[in-house]
Parts: sequence; C-alpha cells; structure tokens
Amino acid sequence: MNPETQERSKRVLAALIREYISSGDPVPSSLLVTAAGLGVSSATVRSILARLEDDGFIQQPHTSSGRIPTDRGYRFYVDLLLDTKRSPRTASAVEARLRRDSSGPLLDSVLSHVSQLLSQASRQVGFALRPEHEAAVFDRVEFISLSAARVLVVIVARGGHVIQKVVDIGEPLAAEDLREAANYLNTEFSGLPLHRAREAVLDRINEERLLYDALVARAMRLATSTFADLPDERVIFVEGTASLLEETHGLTLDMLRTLLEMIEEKQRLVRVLNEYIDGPGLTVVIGAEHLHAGLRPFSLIASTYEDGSGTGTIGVIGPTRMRYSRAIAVVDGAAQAVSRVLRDPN
Amino acid sequence: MNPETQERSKRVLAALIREYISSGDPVPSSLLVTAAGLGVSSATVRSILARLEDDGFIQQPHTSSGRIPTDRGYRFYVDLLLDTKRSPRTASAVEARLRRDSSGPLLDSVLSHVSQLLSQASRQVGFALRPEHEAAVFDRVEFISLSAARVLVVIVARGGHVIQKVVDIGEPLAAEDLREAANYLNTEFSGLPLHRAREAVLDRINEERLLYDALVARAMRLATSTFADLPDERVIFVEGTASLLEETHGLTLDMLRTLLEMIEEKQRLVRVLNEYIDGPGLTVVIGAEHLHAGLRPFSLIASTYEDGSGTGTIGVIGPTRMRYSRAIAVVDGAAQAVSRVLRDPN
DNA sequence: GTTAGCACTCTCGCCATCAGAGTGCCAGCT
DNA sequence: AGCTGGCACTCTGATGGCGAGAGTGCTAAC
Repeated sequence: MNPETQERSKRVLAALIREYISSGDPVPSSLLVTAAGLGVSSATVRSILARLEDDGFIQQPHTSSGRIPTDRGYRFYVDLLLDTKRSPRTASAVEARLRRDSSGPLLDSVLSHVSQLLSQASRQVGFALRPEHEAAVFDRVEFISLSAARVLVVIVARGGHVIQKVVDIGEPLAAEDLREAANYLNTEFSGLPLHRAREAVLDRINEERLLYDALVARAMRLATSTFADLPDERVIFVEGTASLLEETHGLTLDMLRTLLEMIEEKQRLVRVLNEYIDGPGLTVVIGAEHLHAGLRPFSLIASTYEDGSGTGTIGVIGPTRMRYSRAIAVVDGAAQAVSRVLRDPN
Repeated sequence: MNPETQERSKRVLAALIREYISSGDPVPSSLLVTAAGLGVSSATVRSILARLEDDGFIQQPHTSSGRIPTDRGYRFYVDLLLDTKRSPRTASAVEARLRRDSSGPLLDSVLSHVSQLLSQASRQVGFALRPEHEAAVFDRVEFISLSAARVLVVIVARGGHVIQKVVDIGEPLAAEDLREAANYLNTEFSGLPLHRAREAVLDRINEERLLYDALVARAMRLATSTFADLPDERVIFVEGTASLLEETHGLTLDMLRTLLEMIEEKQRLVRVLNEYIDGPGLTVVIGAEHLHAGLRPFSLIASTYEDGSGTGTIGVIGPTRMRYSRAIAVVDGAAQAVSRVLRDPN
C-alpha cells in the first residue's frame, strides 16, 4: 500500500477516536473532513473508513450510522500515545500534592492519597497496590503486650511500612522478657527480606537445637509465631467508584456491577492486576484484551513505582471509551511522583 | 373509628407492604384479599385502601394501578416490626462467625468482618463505625524510631485498638531515650481517656515548668506531639456497594451515585450517621425522614455496640423498599454479637 | 485517485390503536 | 350500617405504521 495513503488512514483513525471519545456519538465521515484536517471530501473519507472497517479498527453500530472504534482501534490509538507519554509537569504536580497531604512518607498514606488523586484527575476508578511483602526487608520488630498471653506484634519494614498482628503465646511473658526477645531478633535478623527471615529463624532453631539459653529459646519461639502466617494479602487502595456511575458510556448496569464486585473483593482484583503487570513501566489493557471476561468492557492503565524495597502498582480503570491521553499522562506522572516521594522522604 | 375496623386496616397495610417489598409491583386489591387473609371481597379492600391513601400511608403511581407504600407507610410497618425484633439466633450465629474469622478481638478486624456480614446477610450496604476516640482510654505508647529524627508512635488504647502516626521530633534521639520516655509516659498517664491525656500533659508541663530533669523534659516534648492532632477521623468500614446495583428497585442512577459518593467521602457519611444516632439501641430512618436530601431514596438501619471504652455504630443502608424484617433482625443481632466479642475476647 | 450526486437503509420520534389491569362507584343485599 | 357484585372508566404499556433525517455505498464523471 502507498505509504502516504497509510499515513492518511492513521490520521483519520486517530481523529475518529479522539472525536468519539469526546462526544460519545458514532462519528460520520463529514465530521472527519474537518477534524482530520486533510483537504479531501467526505466521499474520500468514506472510502478510507470502509478500508479501516475491513481491517477491524472501527465498526458501525448499524448500517449507515457513523463509525465507532473497536478495541483494536483503541489499541492503535494508545500505542500512538505511548510514544509521547512523558509528562514531567503532571509528575511534579502530583508530587507536590502528595508531599503536602500525606502524613509523612508512610507508604499507606501516600498510596491512599495517590489513588484519590488518580481518581479525581482521570474521573475513573483509581487504585494503588502495595509492593509485595516478599520484597519487603525486615527492619525491626516490637512486641506490645495486650494481656498476659496475648502480644501485639509490630513488624517494621524498611521504608516505614508496618505489619501488625496479634499472637497468642502459650506462656505469660513479662514486658522485660518481650523487650529482650525483640532486641535479640532485631540484632540477629534485621536486614533480611521478610520471606527469608522466616526461613532464617527455622534454620537457626535447627542449628541450635540443643541450646539451653532460655532467652534465646523464648525469642525463637516468639519469632516463629511472628513470621508465620504473615498475611500474604496485598493491600490495595481503591477510590472513585462513584465516578463509574457518572457517565455510564453506554455500559449496562450488569457490566458496572461486575466491576464493582471485583473491586469489592479486593484480593481478586489484586490477583487479576498481578497477571497483567509483568515488567516495570506502563501497562495498558484494552477491552477485549482482558483475560477476565468481566473486565472486557473496561480498560486498565497501570504503572509501577519503586519504594526502595519492592515494586508496587498504581493505575486507573474505566470504560474502554475513556480519555486515554489524559489517563496515561496522569498514571505515568503519578507513578514517578510516588517513587520519588517514597525514596526521598523529605 | 371502630377499633375493629382500624385493626383490619393495619392488617391490610402490613400485608400490602410485605407484598410490595417482595414483588416490587404495585399491589392490587385482589391480591390483598388472600394475602391479608380476612374474608372480605376486593371491593371492600378497595374501600379500605382508599382510606389508607387518604391518611397518607400508601399511594398510587397513577390512577388505577395498585398501591405502593409511602415512606409513612414504611414507618408504620417498621414500628410494628420493632416490637418483635430480638433474634438471639442471629446474634449467636454472627458471634460465632466473628470469633472464627476475625483475627483476635482487634477492633478493626471485628468491624471489618461485621460490615461484610451485614452486607451479605441483608444484601445491602453494610457499615461499621469505630467508637469515638474521645471515649478511648490511653493504655500505653511505644516509640519506634524510623530514622534519626522520625519516630513511629503507636498508641495502644484499652481494648487493643491502635493508633499510629509518624512524628518528626526536632532532635535525634537514641532508642534508649525513646524507651525511657515511653516508660515515663506509660506510668504517668496510662488509664486516662485519650482526649484527657493531652490536657494532662499540658498541665504537667505548666506545673513543672522549671523542672530541669532532662528525661522528663524530653518525654514531655514527645508527649506533646504524640497527643497533638490525633486524627479525629472516625474510621468506618463499608462493604457491599456492588449490591446497590444488583436490584435497583426503581432507583435512578443519579440516586445511586449520590449514595456512592457519600460512601466514598467517608467522613461525610460519618457525620451524617452521627446526626441520627443519639441513644443506644436501634435506629431506623426511612426515606423522607432523612435530613440529608441525597439520602431520601434510602433507608438506614443502625444499632450501637459497646467495646468497653465507648459506643460505636453498625448498620445497613438500602433502598426504602428493603426487607426490613430481615435487615432489622440482622443489624440488631450483629450489634449484640459485636458487643459480646469485644467485651469477652476469648 | 478524487468527487459530486443519488439512491438506499436504518434509526428515532411521533401518533394512533388496543388489550389488560385495576380502580371507583353504585345499587342491591344482609 | 356495612359488604358485595357489577360495570363503566382510566391509565399503562406494547405494538405497528409513518415520515423525517442522517449517513452511507456506489457510480459515473473528472
């Protein structure tokens, strides 16, 4: 095919998608004459459109209405956008707001705020996912006794992320004993990745099986329950579900409900997200590209951030007809901002 | 009016409301002949209905369709139900599940689970509100140093409820100093209501203004930042928003969105809830009775629980056409269950 | 390869129609 | 006095026909 002709097709397709995203109506050839800005007549545009339809980029809701993009058409459009995504302005604007509003560099506070920001800026559902515990590095543990045999365990990971759990130790322990045990564990195991810490404790128990030092024995017993059954739930923050109902974009209630259900059952959402995010950087999944049927009417835009000990994910979810340019810029900028805020806690 | 006639009116009204709640269709007089179970003809029922309509308990969507209840009608019905609300079976079933699933008696874990249970059982939006901090009693504080001058403050309230915040102390402090400061504060102020603790610290500073004991001075400085700006947000757990879309009960998208927005902006929801909950026990607010216009299409069923140091609230929100009997039983039972679980942490 | 022109198709809003549901009312009955 | 059967009335909701309008595909000419 004539490369010039192809170039023109692309311009028409891009114009059509922009138009459709902003108006929501099927786009007629006449409109594209001006929107695409190439000096040809509507009849010519029609022949181009016929071609694009054959190739599966657009479709007609019914014979003789304007065209709307297919998911494949959106994919083309998004790939076009990805070339020019960098938006340092968005990034620093987001960073400024995060530094102002979040209480310190506490991971959860930043993530909760950034999911709100994403939602507001994109008018879609915004989410933020904590890095996997796996990657978290054990910094210290503190035991806070609640009653005779019940202890609140506070595990502090590098970066300020805190995991709490209550463990039921068999025997009553004095505060002094708890403190000594914590000291012991902190000196022995600090710096290990959290998932390694558990193994290290078990190894140690095996090595020193015959060790009769009461202190160490007690500490190791506590450590076992401490590192056992760490909740492997990945915490996710979701904001802006109300915006789903704001403009339904021709989606049925059923589709919206499916998404809402998945959002509520957060662990399922987390699992689905995990399937998509493989490497660092931006991921865009559009409509039919979703593995999960319930997500087919929606698009996902996600990016990764680094908190020094692991990689987390933030992004937005919305109808396939969304303002991709804006959404991509916001997600990309916000991911950079989050990385900076977490790494350099001013 | 003849008391017998009045009695009959009530039966008809109750039957109509039950019928309407389960079917969703305007109820014709013919149906009520059997449903209300009084041996009269439909013509007689019609005259009763005409009377009930005059009195504002029911209405017709249009001339010559069946009747639907007004909010006032629902109110009558609910007041009827409230006489027989106690449901020990629900209470103990909920209690069993809470004890099984929640991780210990940790307040937040129980509340998160109970809001889920409420949502599942009533197929509405379930919520659970923490007791006010005001009422919480200060048990102990632990300082966990994160970096040279930044400290994670963990305030433990009686009952295992934990508040965390990061404070930026001006000077770098050694772990040892932090521990001593914590010890001092724990011995001096433990047992005070949280909101009193702050004043107590300030009083002490004034009293001992000239005290040069470095330890105490440092502890007091830390204490000031610790008790300052305690987040006065009341934490609320909300579950089951997807069920809003399940059966829309004739509500418009706009109405649903208004509710979703309020739910998202949790602090607003908290404020609204607070306006309704005055005393202990069950509260039912139906449709037009709501002060807040956005809630008019919905009904609220709430009850209070005690955690030993304060009073919190749990409940459900749903369309005015909801299964009140079930919802009331569930909320009432769950509130009892929560109180028991929190007071008697097995 | 482009374009003007035209016939064609499909949607959408409008109107009329019609069956059905349910009521209100009345006259007669207990 | 209260209840009931009967009947006329009203309103809804589904259905189909109709016409205007939008937008296309195709073709013949440039």
